[in-house]
Amino acid sequence: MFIPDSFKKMTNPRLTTGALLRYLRENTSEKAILQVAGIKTIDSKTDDSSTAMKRYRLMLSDGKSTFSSCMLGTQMNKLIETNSLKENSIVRIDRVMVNIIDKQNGRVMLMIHELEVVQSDCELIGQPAALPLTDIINNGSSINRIEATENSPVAVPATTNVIRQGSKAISTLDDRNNTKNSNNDNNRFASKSSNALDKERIVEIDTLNPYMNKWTIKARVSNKGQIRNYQNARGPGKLFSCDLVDQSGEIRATAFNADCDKFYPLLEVGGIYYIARASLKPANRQFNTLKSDYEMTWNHDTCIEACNADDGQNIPQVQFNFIPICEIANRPVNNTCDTIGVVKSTSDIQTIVSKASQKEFNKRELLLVDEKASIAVTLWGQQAEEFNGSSNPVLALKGVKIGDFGGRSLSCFNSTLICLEPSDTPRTAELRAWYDAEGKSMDLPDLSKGSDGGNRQASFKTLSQATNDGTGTSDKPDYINVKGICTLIKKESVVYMMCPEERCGKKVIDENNGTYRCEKCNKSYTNFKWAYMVSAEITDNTGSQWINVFHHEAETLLGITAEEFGKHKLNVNISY
DNA sequence: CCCCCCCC
Repeated sequence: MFIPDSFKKMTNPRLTTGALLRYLRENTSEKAILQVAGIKTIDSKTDDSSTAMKRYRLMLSDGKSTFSSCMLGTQMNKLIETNSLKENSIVRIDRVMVNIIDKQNGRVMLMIHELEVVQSDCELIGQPAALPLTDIINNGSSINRIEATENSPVAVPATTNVIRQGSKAISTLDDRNNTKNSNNDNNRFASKSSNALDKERIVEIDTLNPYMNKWTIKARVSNKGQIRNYQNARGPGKLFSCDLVDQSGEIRATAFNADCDKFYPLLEVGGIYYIARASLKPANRQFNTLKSDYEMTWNHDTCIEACNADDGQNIPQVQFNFIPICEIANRPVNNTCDTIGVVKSTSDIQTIVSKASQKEFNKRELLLVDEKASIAVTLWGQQAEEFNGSSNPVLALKGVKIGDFGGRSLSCFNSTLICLEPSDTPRTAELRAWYDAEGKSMDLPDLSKGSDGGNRQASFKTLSQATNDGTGTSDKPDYINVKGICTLIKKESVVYMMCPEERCGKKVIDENNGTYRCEKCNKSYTNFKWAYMVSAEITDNTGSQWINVFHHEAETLLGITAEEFGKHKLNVNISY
């Protein structure tokens, strides 16, 4: 935004007087203009320095009062680090939540989830004074009012009335009246007596750890797995897992056996729930790439209560941790990841018979591309049957398994979240624009055809080292870097006629009647593509080695495209 | 406490 200097000097944006107290009373919808009266750095409490994240605490001023316990969401750290947000900056608070730590002692925090810097440089406006503690604790505080009513000796059988009387301010309490769950009031009594589900003490998912003894989260179910049976040394069992998300982060939760049966029917994908009293343990990174360092197990103690959807508008639908497709080359096989790309092509449904179970499974294969690389993705069963990629949609995958077929490939679990045109990431628009402009006609390195996209981590070797250490002699491919010169190129077979079908790659047979037969597709085509397969010799100071060079690399080596080379070859053949 | 998604 352009603001003339003269304007900056003459007028200060008017601050929203009284907004801080309104926020603290949970009237958080207003987008107040406030001034940053102070910034403090808070060291992260986590033990693991690799995941430590700097946090900033702001003292905000509304011109009349200041409040100093305002936590800045970490995604806005860069505003401070780039010096855009600094002392005395004027900001607009776009999304804020109240976090009550200890209401009796006025320990309340404002969590700033979204803000915009309206004016970076400014001088302190007015002479604001710290908001008195009594104002925070008393004086119309809806929190206290409800507490007082509930403790009142007057018997009030219908709790819903009590809550309505209280205030609309605590939307979480108000919502309980509106939830569809008929057991809700009963649950609430039970919760109150056992002190299990304390909605006045909501913590954010990213603060959860196994050493906290009492917490409640308010989270959306972003993904829910099927009930699965298993058998191990301890006998049979069953379980289901689901992924929980809030503004701060995401965590996986699992319930076993009786708890599985109890909670499975209560939870819906997209629903928002209060959850308290579950156990936490370190996340198993082979199967869980959610942001939390921990995962949750629901047990007989766990309390779960539905929350009205209207009260969860600021809870995201899902959080993705995308890695670029080329980065999948560096990830261990059998791990899971999140990635996003454009569906460049889609196969028909195919049926395979599982070796283990002798059962038939339907599958569909996609080619997923981003700006640097492509990879094959397999969908199974219902996910395969329902998928339609004909419009080349942007596809996000969360929790997809990394396989090593053809180098690297992806295979969806039942629990993989398959999201078409995800609206909550800027990548969707970026990929769309890139694909429509140039991506659709680009021939990118395919990780499922042994290509590494220039990104695979491989060591440098001399040719004699590679020969002597058995490189390339096992069942699985090895990847090395070699520095040498190209000493010979075999001129006989440089290009071949390739099947025009995307992802096929098979050599076609010229039927000499204008059609070209692909044995793999079992189909004849009226066209084909020229493709490189160059046999060359490379030499370094320790020896020589024949190599095959394909696609991009061959194009780089020879300086023209396979298509151009093929046309020349055709002309030469015809003229002789 | 599971950790499985199948085939080339």
